[in-house]
Amino acid sequence: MSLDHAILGFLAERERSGYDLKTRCFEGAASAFWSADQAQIYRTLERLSRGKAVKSRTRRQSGRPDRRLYEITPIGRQQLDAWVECPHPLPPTRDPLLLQLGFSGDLDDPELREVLAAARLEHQSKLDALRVHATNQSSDTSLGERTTAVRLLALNGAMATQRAAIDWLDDSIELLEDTSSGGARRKGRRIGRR
Amino acid sequence: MSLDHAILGFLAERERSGYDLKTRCFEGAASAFWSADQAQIYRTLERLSRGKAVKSRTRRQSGRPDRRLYEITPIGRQQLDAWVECPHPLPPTRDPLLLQLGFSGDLDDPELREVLAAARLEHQSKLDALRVHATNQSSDTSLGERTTAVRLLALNGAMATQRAAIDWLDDSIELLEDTSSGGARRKGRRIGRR
DNA sequence: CCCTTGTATATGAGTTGTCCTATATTTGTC
DNA sequence: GACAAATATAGGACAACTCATATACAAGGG
Repeated sequence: MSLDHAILGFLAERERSGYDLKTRCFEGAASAFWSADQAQIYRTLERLSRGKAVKSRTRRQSGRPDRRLYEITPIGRQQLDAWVECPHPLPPTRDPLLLQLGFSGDLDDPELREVLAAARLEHQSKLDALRVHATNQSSDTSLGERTTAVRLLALNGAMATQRAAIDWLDDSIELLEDTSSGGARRKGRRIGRR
Repeated sequence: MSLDHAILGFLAERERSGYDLKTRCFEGAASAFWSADQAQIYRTLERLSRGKAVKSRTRRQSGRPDRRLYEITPIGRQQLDAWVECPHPLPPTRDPLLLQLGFSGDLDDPELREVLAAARLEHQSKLDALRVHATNQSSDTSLGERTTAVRLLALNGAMATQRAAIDWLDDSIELLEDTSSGGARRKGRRIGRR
């Protein structure tokens, strides 16, 4: 599964503890691509360890709990490379908003608008977060030039998806306003600047 | 979870068997919003049945296996309505392609292009399927006008996402061609028609 | 006549992901 | 001084989802 490879990918950069992975990786830019529960991270590390894809050593710390630092092994590196270089099928779509909207035939326009507007807000804040991540990624010189480039490509992809969702929601909301309130019709498309 | 509500939604239209749900619903237009395994459908029907949200009766058939026809109960109807009318948080992002791309710093341009091109193809065929579903939906008069309208809105949303992915992939692939092959530089953006 | 496909339901076993809780210590806030 | 938050790892219980298999019969093709 993908979480294995996500973790291998992060460990390929440098050695990390489970806590590092949770706070610095899966709550940072990577959260735009993949999210992972803390419990799942530790369990996956354990599993990868059993499969000899990573190995760990314990670093004693005074005052704080000991850290288990994990690093990738040649076996893990090989698994990561194999996964990275070959295309994978798209996962099946599971979009609760589209599902909900498809069953909203009994809602009136204001109710529908509320649902869409809420989704719009969420997509907007995701987009905002992505912009921050992209800025951080650009100024991060700790990873190679090439790695930075592909990270930015991926962030662009994530942003494109969010923008598409926002535009679609705007169009849909506008459509509802035109047909329902019957009132002041508002012409002209929104001008960008999301 | 959403599958419960998806099934309730379909049963709200008319009574159906598990097989109907699988073949006519989750392999049709709904596959664009939510996919479900056959085993999961039957088990969910059983669970909904225990929760009194649906009830079933067995219709004997000659030659073929008996069908268990499920219909939604007032309790189920209430659960569906409650779910449909209130906004829900976006699920966490889990995009294997973005993840893979983010870790592709060690791939050369042709390898990267191959991965992106494969994804493009998949998004394209998803978009094609969506167009077919939209056409079918438009000409389907069995559901109310309002229901048809929201279904089309949802299909538009799904198509917008696919188009955004395709455009982003095209841009990314083009970028790779410009920087790597060094050869004939190709100017001007692709002109629509996806 | 066999084999596949379609119709129809269901279970067993496994993976993946979520939520809650436990443990232990330091630092910072009210 | 009490209480929360950060640092750090881990297990139990459960929910959601996948894959394979079992059962049963009819129709149609080779």
